[in-house]
Amino acid sequence: MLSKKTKYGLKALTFLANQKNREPVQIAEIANHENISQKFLESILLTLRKTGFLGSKKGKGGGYYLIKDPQDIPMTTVMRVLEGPIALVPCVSLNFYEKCSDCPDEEKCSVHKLMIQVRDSTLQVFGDNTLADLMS
Amino acid sequence: MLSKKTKYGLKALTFLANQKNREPVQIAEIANHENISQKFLESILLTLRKTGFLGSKKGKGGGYYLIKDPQDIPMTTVMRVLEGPIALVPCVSLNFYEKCSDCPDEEKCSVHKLMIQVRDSTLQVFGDNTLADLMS
DNA sequence: TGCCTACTCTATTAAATCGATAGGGTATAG
DNA sequence: CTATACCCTATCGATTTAATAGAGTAGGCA
Repeated sequence: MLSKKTKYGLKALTFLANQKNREPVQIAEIANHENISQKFLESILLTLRKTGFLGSKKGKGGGYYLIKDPQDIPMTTVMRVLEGPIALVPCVSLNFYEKCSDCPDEEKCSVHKLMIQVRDSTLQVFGDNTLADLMS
Repeated sequence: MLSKKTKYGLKALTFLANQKNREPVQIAEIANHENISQKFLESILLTLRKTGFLGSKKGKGGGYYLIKDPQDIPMTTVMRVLEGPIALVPCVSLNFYEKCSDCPDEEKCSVHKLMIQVRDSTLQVFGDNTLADLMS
């Protein structure tokens, strides 16, 4: 299941990408438009700014704005930042690899084999889509 | 993330499918072989029996055994039974559909569009694989 | 019949995660 | 200098997850 964090983050990014210009948009405006808890969104936008997707401006007339071109923001990156690993099990994760505590030999694990296929097909989708593809 | 329940369930199914005959195998044996908490596995096997994948026999010499042919058990079915919806958001789920509380119009939702693609590609993988493909 | 074995079922619990909220801090425009 | 709006940490309640406990029931066998 996709976390609300990721869902809200994607919506916010899309909303910002859909702005005519790259002027700062206030958190409150995004939150209202997308029906998101403002405080929760605050923390998500903060993450997205620290990752380098968004810029921010403080004070009156401040807000968040997109830094990069939407087509230069692949979904793989966004998903990894917001949701974490794309793989369904840590032992097949490319960026967040972890050994399973059960499983003496992961090459022989039946789940492992299946999950690699799922990972690759999901990766394909996220690799094919950028923020530009989510825009209206 | 895949739940332990699903992971264990898949391992147990594979283990049973790999048996030479369809004689009952005790929970304890499966649990030991796959490094699974026996009590936890108990409840998983119960679910799999009620769903119709497994049969069981009580008393001495009892245990669980596969009822169907491995190639007649598609991963889509197993995943839905153990893990629940395959879709990452309820609003794109085919078998567990639910409307999002945010989202006035899901056709216009950017997340929706993306998640349909993920669902379809995952569905493809699970549709292509049966329990027979997980066997050694 | 009596006993052992092994599945059946419900309830409980500890830990982790999630979504949301609170509240004070800080930079900037005007 | 003051109002605005982002910055940041802490906390909280609810839910879910994984595991455990323990009593119940059916079956095989002497």
